[in-house]
Amino acid sequence: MDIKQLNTDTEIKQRVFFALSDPGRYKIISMLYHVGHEMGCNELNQHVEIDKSTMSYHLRTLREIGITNTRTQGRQKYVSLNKEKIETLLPGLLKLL
Amino acid sequence: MDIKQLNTDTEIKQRVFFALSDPGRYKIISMLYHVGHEMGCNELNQHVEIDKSTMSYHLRTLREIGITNTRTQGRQKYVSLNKEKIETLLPGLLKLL
DNA sequence: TTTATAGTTTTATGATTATCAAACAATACT
DNA sequence: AGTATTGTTTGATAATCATAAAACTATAAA
Repeated sequence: MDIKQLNTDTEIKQRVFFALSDPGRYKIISMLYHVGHEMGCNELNQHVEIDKSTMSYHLRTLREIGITNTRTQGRQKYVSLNKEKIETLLPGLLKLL
Repeated sequence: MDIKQLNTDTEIKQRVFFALSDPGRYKIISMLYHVGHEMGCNELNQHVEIDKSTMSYHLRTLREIGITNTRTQGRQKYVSLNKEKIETLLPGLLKLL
């Protein structure tokens, strides 16, 4: 653990809680957790019914918090949950969703 | 568990996460949890440095979500955490704070 | 090369939020 | 009665947020 943390653990925790406070983001996170593997944004869109630009907006938020990973293949982007990070920061949280 | 829930568990969870997403509220909740007993608003104010009206505003939010209890004695108000409710809804969450 | 698909960014908009000063209500103290 | 204390409410303000349409980028397919 780094001593000099510009973002303290508490601040990151608060951002994770923020991520989970919105219905759309909650569904995204919950979905990614329960399916257990990465999903294409489009595939996600079919399960979480929100406009694609809103989806993109939320996915950026999650990416910036650092709780998702994104992989690009062709013109598809696959999103997955950074379970390790979440589990390290807030052990047991994911299974509560 | 009641079948007819105007506020689903998921909605309430999201509100709890919302409560924890603000630095002031996070401190209030964390403080109440760690001291383990009720605190006067004034006493809380000494530990969580925010304006008294802002404090009152946040405490109302927590009360409305239903995760705090308030007891009035004379001109003092004592706030405590509704641990049971939180623990039932999100077991293990509090110890992550 | 044209067209379709996947996703992002921009822009605009309305809603929600956090903050604090000021006024207020209620109780306790002198 | 007057004053101090404890906390709430109101009102104003600035900031952040969620949403969606439209324009855009990049890749794949025809």
